Amino acid sequence: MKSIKSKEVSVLLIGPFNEPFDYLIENNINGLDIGQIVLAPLGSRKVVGIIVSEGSKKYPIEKLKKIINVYDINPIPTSSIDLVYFLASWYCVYIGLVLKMVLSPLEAITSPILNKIYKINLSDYPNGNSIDHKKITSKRKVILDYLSNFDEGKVIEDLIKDTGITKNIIKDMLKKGFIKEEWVKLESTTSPDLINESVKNNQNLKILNEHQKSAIETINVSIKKSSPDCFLLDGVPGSGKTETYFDTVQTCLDENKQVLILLPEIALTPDWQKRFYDRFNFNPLVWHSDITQKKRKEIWLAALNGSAPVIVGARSALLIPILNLGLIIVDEEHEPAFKQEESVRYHARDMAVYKALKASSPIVLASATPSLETFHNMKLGKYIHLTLPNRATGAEMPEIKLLDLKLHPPKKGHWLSPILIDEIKTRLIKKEQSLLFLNRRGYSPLTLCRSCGTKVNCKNCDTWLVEHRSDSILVCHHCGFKKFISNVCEFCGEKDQMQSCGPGVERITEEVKKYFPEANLITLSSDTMKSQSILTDAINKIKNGEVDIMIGTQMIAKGHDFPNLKLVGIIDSDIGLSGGDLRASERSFQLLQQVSGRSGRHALNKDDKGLVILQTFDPENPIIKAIAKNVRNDFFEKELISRKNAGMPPFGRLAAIILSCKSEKNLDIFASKLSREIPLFHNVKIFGPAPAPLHFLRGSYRRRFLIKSHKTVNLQQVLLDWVKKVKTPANIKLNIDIDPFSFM
DNA sequence: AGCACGCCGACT
DNA sequence: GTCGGCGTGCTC
Repeated sequence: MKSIKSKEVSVLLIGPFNEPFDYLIENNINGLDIGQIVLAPLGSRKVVGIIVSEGSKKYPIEKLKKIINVYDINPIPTSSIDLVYFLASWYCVYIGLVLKMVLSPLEAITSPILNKIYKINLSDYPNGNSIDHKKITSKRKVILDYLSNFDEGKVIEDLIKDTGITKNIIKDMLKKGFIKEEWVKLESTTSPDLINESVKNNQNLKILNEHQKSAIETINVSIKKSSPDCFLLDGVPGSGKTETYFDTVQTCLDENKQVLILLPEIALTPDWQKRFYDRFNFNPLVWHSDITQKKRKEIWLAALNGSAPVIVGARSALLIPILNLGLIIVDEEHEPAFKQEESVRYHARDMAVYKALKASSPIVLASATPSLETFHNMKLGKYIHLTLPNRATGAEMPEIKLLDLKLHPPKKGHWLSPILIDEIKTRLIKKEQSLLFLNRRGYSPLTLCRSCGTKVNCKNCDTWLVEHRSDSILVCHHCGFKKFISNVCEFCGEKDQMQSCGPGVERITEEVKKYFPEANLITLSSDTMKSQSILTDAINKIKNGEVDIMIGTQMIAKGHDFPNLKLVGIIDSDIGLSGGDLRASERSFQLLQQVSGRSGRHALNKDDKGLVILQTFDPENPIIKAIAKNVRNDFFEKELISRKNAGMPPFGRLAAIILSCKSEKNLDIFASKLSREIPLFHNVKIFGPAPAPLHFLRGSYRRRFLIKSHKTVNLQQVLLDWVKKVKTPANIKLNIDIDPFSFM
């Protein structure tokens, strides 16, 4: 049922557009579908877009250009088009730029179809009289002589490259009639190779417990009915969430529908893929930030033509158009990595819920530590709550102890309390493993001069440089700026007064080595685990028991199952509890709970159960107490009350406007112009302009407005109206961030 | 977002 | 006449 039969069509193009453009379509005999992908001329270029409707007739018909090509590819499903429009309006970005994210893999296929070539326009050059009064300058002669060797013409890129003449002159010659341009077809579109993954039946079924079975059955009903229900699959660490949703994936495959699985980038490990393979006997199509162009194209086409049964990917996989979507799974739904914090700022989990709704497919949000928003939605009854309260192995939950550092302080210049050291010693004797967690890379987060007190800062950002002693450098974790460690203060010139303050994992490793010189240690951070293969290797060593003590950052917080791990020590539980960030305590809670869950996952009796030790200076802190008591819902309820009192999400709405500019002066002029136009509504509060927490980042200065409103306000419209009142100069970047996450 | 176009200043 | 740089404005 091709719905478009008219000669004029409305096309939404890739680019900064909120309105589609009208084009003519030649010999539209068989009709066209909404969502069909076309190539259209736009100014001097060719741009990809999709047909969204019949021509709007808002533009004079005689001015319409012709569509260059209609691709022989399935149209983009209407559910995906709906998502494009919704995402764009929710996050205040151009519709055409969201479409660009959907179609980006296509650019590789479409580029070399038609090319503009240049030919000599003088029939009898160089001897005849067609030159008449035209002046042949030396540069013009070079072009003409060159082109006279190529009757078939040349593209402008070759022309410039081979003759060294600039584009200005060539364009000038075109205008004056020395040469002419033509469109030619170079190559036909390469037809995509289809993916032929045979979907075999599963062989390695694990035995599931009652809770798992009942969750699966509930979801299966929705899959079979194509009912867009949203589930929160809420299980303690190790409760077998993955196995549970794998079963629902199987149901979907049996129904001949496709599945989209979203994971945070860090969870897309070979480990996860192996588990998938073991369960299904085929590999899912894996989509993340650094797969090759070719692979990207293959996956994209296989999703669109329905031949890919399972697509698993990071955040950006949300926008892959899928022909026959039957189920979406968002694993680790609480992860902040699902929020894109650059260019188009969107939250993949929230948009996935919309996508599922439009595709009439159920969606499963899985987490051991759900986000507060999701918890709240579940309480409101928008999401269906499925719980897995027990560890799948039947293992005991670990015991959690608070260790007050004021009562049991570490030695001076050290970070491990004697009590923690004793516990590690005990495990070493029993040949059990210990894990020390500190979410801080490098050796030391701050270097300062004892003589003058100067802190070593980044030259591009308003941050401290982090010492990485093993590489003898100081690095900025925001922009990557580095310099060699020096023992001379750059400010006062004193020698040997530079002091490293505070620990990173590197420093903790050094300390552990002092206490346990015989033990096998491993440091796991993104600096030591530079590639996937190194990490896999390390994980295998740990599983084989070749390692006694692991020291790591959040990299080890989740996913891996180490049977012999019996002790988890949190070096600094207080990190991240303050900092002014709305979600600081929530995130801290989640992270600590995830790490705690690593301990004693296979302990089958009470004597054997894992132990978690939280080192803290603030044992009375409600978050620390909540983790210690392992009462998550208490923590959530408390946090919800404090959000409600503050009018913060999910009870109010929050947005930010971020301005950035190389020139601080221009930035401030514009920021004050904007603040003079601040809209006055009684239920909208606008704060700022304030220097953004990182007010100087990657060489640009940044200012930020924070906007808080009542839940009923159309915040997007308020912001757009406000911003429209002041023209943004070209050298200033203005970014709207709806539901901001990082306050950086 | 690209990209052309126009205007300017500099060099040859 | 040649050439690059930058601000402005448009794209069916």
